[in-house]
Amino acid sequence: MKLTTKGRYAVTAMLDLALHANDKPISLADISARQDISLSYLEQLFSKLRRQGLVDSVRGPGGGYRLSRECGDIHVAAVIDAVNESVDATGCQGANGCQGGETCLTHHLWSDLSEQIHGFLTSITLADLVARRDVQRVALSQVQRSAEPSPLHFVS
Amino acid sequence: MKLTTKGRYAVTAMLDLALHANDKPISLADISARQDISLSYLEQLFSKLRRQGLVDSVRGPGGGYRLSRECGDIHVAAVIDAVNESVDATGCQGANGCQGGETCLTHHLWSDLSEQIHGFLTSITLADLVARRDVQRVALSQVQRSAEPSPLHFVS
DNA sequence: TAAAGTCCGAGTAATTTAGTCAAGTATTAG
DNA sequence: CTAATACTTGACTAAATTACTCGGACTTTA
Repeated sequence: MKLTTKGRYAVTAMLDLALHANDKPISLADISARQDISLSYLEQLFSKLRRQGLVDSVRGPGGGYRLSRECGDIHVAAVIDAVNESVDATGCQGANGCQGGETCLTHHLWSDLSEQIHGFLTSITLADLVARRDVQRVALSQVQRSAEPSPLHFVS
Repeated sequence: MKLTTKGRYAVTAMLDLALHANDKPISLADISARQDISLSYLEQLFSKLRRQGLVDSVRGPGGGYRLSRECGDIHVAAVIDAVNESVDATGCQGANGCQGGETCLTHHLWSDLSEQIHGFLTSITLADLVARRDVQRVALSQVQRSAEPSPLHFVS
């Protein structure tokens, strides 16, 4: 489990996707403009998100991406893991003198700690984030142009 | 809140300190040998840990470091924050068009998320980690030379 | 006074992050 | 059919961070 700005970009982009979910897919150019993330960087991220089955892509004009499932079924941990790819535990891979040695102290401790954080982030879904009031307030300014009524209902 | 191998090194070193806590301070050379972390890198990390008041140093021969407080009073979050230093929130600092704009979506979301993770790691102390059975088993081989009885009691 | 240790700063290789560029391929509007 | 749109892929690059080295201080104990 790694927690860097890369994962933050991915979560932000996925949240943008969840907020603007209509019938139409969302183009990366739209997300790039709204969230101020470089288009090419988004391409890299979504390439991984698609390979992990978190989003579906629609090619051609009017195409773009949409969430593969309901946002309540997409966990934050899955998004972060998707873009961080290297899921190879914590460095020591059994081989070099790790058995009962000093390195395992690190290994067990950290893998357990990051497992707990992972579990924590697994308990949060995109739907939970959408439901947050702060997000909704900001999102209001972003959907003001939207023709169809937003799926959000703003809790006071 | 950032979660990288740097913080892992720091937590590991602090845990080593907690496990080998006698009356004598522990030298970085010992930690370097036991945990296989470069001595000079440890010096950098402990320089920050000392400036944050997490450890006390004793100079001269026979010197070294010891925890500044009981390990039950040292939170994992504090250790990680100490070595990561830049606690400047999440990039956007109010100034450039952040007011109600698009960037704030990222800002609020992520700062809240990392605040929750921070809270989670604050709830874990070095004492909690020491108490873990996995750690104790591995630690056994490391304290076998210790003259005095280890403060650990091994739960079956 | 000599050895063992902490301190401190500069410098550096490797890795990761973030981004660019350039070419593809697929699809739909017209 | 054609052209515009947009995804897809890969290689490449600049900047930042990580991990580490080196050389030299300073401090204290034996």
